[in-house]
Amino acid sequence: MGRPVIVLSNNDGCAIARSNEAKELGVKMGQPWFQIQHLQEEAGLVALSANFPLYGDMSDRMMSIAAGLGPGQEIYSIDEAFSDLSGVQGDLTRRAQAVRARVLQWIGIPCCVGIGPTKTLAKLGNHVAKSAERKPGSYPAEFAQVCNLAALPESDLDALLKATPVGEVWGIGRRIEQQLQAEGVSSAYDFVQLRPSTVRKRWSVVLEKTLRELQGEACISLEESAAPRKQIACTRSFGRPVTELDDLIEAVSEFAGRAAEKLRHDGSHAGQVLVFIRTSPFRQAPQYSRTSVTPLIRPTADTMHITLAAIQGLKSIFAPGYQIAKAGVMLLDLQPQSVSQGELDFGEESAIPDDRSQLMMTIDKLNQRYGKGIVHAAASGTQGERRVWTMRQLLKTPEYTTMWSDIPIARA
DNA sequence: TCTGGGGTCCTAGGACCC
DNA sequence: TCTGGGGTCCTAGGACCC
Repeated sequence: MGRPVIVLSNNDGCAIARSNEAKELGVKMGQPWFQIQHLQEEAGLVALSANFPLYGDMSDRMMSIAAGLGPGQEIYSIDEAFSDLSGVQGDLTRRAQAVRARVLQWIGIPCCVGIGPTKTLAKLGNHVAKSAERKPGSYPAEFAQVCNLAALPESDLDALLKATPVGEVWGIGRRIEQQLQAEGVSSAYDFVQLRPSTVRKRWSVVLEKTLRELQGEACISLEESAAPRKQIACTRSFGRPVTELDDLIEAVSEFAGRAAEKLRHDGSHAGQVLVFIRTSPFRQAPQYSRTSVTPLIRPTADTMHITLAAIQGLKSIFAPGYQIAKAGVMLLDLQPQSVSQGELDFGEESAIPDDRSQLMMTIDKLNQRYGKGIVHAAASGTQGERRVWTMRQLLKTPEYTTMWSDIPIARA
């Protein structure tokens, strides 16, 4: 409180969250750490490495309190949820203020509530509530913390729309904001005056929905149960450039294992494995960016099958002589385990044996209990076919022990 | 001289969101 | 020297198939 604080991305690469005081120092969203490091000494800037498990835990607690707003809840992101207030009796503004106070008291997190007849208007209300609280003068102070657009006379709503730059509207990003500006549309109010058919013709059906929502016509429904994910990714930037295939194989194997773990957590099977490698777009060196998709013989959640497919894909796109800055594995063509194991019979020999599934479960439990990556698949380019399980002694030490052995994998 | 229509798959990239 | 990660949806061209 009262101090400039930022949270840094992976590798402590750049600022991904800033306190108001840090914003006042001029720290930009996504700004590289090396450009602002000097502010540590000069202005007392506090920089912290991100701790996503902690944020997930805080989020869970906040969401359960926020669920008291109304009967239906859609958890939209780690720090946002939509609530369905239809049928809720009494003064909605006061109800929201009470929930907000409870979150602050129980969790210590300040939050804001926006209320409106559509999701896009509720998001706008939230933007008004947050800005009125944190940037005095941006909107009338009476809207701070909780802003109920549904309870507003039309003239007041128009005034708020006029005070809102069109780029602040949910669904309008940088590019479309520029295009709208070029057509003389600069505020949310200007945008609301457009005709849906015009927006559809000039831009897209997606932006047309945003417009209709802003005009009060609900086009985006509340999704109470999360739809199953369509892809799972594990990607990382490297601390220093990587040039050797063996090093990439090791990294990609790790990503594949991590992605497979998420896949098993979701109870899904993957049909395809995507691998990519690329150089840094910020450097003045030869650029290289390749992607490959490897189909799996049979949809699976087995780390070994997924890792082997990832390595095969990697080998097909690798080219020597480039400073690779980032790589990643994505699992595609996801389907519920029940579907790929269900009525479709692929034959006994191609199914994952039970001991393999148990091995995967055991590995997941070990990693959950002792820390991510404690147990993972080893894959060595030079060792070729010999792939066994290894144990990393401690996640935070760069060295880890590899136990090469010829013990059958299930027994190991 | 005149040179179709309808698919899929793969790769790449652009736009948006958090 | 050092520049994040994880998602969704949409579009488009080339290769290939019938």
